[in-house]
Amino acid sequence: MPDATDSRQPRKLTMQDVARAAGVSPMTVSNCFRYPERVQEKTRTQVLKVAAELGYVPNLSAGLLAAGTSRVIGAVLPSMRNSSFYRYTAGLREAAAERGYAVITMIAETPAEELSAVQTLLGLRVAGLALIAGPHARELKRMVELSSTPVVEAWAGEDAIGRGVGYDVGAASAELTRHLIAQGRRRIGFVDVAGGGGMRYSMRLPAFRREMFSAGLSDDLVMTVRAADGFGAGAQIIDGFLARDRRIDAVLCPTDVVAAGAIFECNRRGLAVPGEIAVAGWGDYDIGRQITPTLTTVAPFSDAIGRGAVSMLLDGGSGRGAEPLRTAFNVLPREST
Amino acid sequence: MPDATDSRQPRKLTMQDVARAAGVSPMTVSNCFRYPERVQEKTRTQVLKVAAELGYVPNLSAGLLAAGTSRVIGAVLPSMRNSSFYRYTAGLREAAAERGYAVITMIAETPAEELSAVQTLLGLRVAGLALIAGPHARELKRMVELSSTPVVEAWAGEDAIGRGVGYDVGAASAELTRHLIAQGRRRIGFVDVAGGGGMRYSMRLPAFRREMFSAGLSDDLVMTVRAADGFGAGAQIIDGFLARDRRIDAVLCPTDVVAAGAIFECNRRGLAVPGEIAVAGWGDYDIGRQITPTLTTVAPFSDAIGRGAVSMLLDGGSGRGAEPLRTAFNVLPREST
DNA sequence: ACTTTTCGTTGTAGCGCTACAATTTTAGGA
DNA sequence: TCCTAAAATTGTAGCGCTACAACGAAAAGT
Repeated sequence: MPDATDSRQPRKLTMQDVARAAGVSPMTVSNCFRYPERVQEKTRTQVLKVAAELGYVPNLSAGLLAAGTSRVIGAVLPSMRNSSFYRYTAGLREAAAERGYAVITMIAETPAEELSAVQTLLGLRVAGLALIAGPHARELKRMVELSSTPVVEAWAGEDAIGRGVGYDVGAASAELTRHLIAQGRRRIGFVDVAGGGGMRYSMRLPAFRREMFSAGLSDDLVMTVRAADGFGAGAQIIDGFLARDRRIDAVLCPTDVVAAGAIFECNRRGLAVPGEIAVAGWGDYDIGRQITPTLTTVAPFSDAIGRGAVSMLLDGGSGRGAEPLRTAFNVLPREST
Repeated sequence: MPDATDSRQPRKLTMQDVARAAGVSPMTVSNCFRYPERVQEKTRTQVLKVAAELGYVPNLSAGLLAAGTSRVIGAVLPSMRNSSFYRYTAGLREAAAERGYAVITMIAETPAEELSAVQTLLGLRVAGLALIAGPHARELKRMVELSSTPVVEAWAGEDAIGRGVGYDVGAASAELTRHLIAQGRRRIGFVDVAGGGGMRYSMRLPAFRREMFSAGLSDDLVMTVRAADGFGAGAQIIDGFLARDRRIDAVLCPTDVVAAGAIFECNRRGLAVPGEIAVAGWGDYDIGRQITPTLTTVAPFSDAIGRGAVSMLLDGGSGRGAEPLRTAFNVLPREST
């Protein structure tokens, strides 16, 4: 049986194989990938060519084990449904790519899932971990602290796990409230959001109350929805507020999607927006630009949050408990107010 | 200087440390994490407790290197903006979790980014790789073939990289077309989509043409938009079709978002939907359920695609070039047609 | 020509873990 | 009580790579 062992199952390709094929030592191959400038142009070109022909892809795990560092950043997201997070990850990816890092993300919809995602990422020994503010599992904080991996928490305030990065939600809420007051609105309803994501926005309501108080207006018109309701919350909101005060003249919604739902409901009822009632959203989602009337909203520049996260992770130094990085926001007045 | 070395920088914790602290051998610790059933209940509880106290997280890279396999699946997504992909990843995660696997995802918006994401994932030696159909870099196919990592391509047809999994887009398109014809529509416009994602839906138009031909109707009313246009394409579509045929009585849109844009435009113009013109979307997005009138659409059950992808990856065997796995779809007639 | 500097390349050792076989302990019969 | 089978635990070797120090070979001084 001459050919018995010849059934060429493409045995796993190692750096050794590439080295042999290129007639250099394994270390030279390693250097070609990791520190190209250490290798003479000619040698490098040759080695890389051979590697490509063979279809060699360096084993990052082995490299990590040997070197103790990887060039991968891990990000955990609570969901992907929302365009703020989309831009956030885009910011992460751009900033990471500029420094030669890759970003891997894991979705986690519950604190328990988040914990297990963090375990996986820590197990992979990522160079940095980017979390999103929200309710966390109790063990999470201790776990990341013990890991000595740099961690940032996006959309976080003072009490962040790791370092915080985000815009000043309270200031944005205050500015948006002042905008409505300046437009002559007097009976302003505020929609709060309960549950997970709510944590990221807990400063909205107090800031609203403060501004209303300063202007001598009532801050009673507050109701709570679950963010998950999306468009569907619109009817509920308009119903609820009208039942409490027929003459309500403005509504502050927790997201543009909820605000769009509210506007759809106003249309159905023949309530003129912004003639009879103004509606403001939050987050600068696509939909806010497309509906009629266009939606007044707060632009969070989420990509800047992502970029900031990467820079804190990678050059953040040992800033234990350093104060959060504040990114910019912008109140965008449009047709709906 | 007694305390010089006492500045306790929490030196990296290894399995060794846990073993020592728990009074067992490293192998027992390893087994506790990997094959819990091999370890006596009592021992395992004790070891796990010690590990948790110490904040030990096993180094997956080292484990992978030693064992040659990891329990991580890599997924590459072209974007996160769209709720089909959201449900797809949810399906991936559920099915993977049931089998004790984790899913890490990377976003790639261009073929070049996709290639580099695949390199990273292959470098991590993931247990399987889930790709999305679309334009790929030329080197991609060879790279994944050489890697001998199981690969699936979701939304793919016959010519998939690795194995394909997805629903029969042509059949769905035909069924939706027949639905409109059965409703008495005769002058039906078809909106095609150009660019990246278009690839995933290239079977829509031929199927539409076939059905129109069978019914003895004209299939001339075809226009193309870029998917990226989102809501904005609505006006363009309605404008364009009316300019070509004032009596057009139905429009088939490439996504629910585009269809919603078209409905908004019809509302602005006072064109009754479905009275004067029927509008159908594609993809069963949230918005289609929320607008008035609710939108007729095709539900792709994207989570089933994700689940199917995992099962092909993990029990797919050596099915080189096996035929694609076909998942279900459903035409959902609602108010807009 | 001979030393010094600089650059490019190469062995060696070991990162933290797990497969596997060997070993010890425990349970089950006779 | 002793013997065998089964279960639980443990050494050893090595996965593929990179840090580091050592080395050889050109380049630059003297």
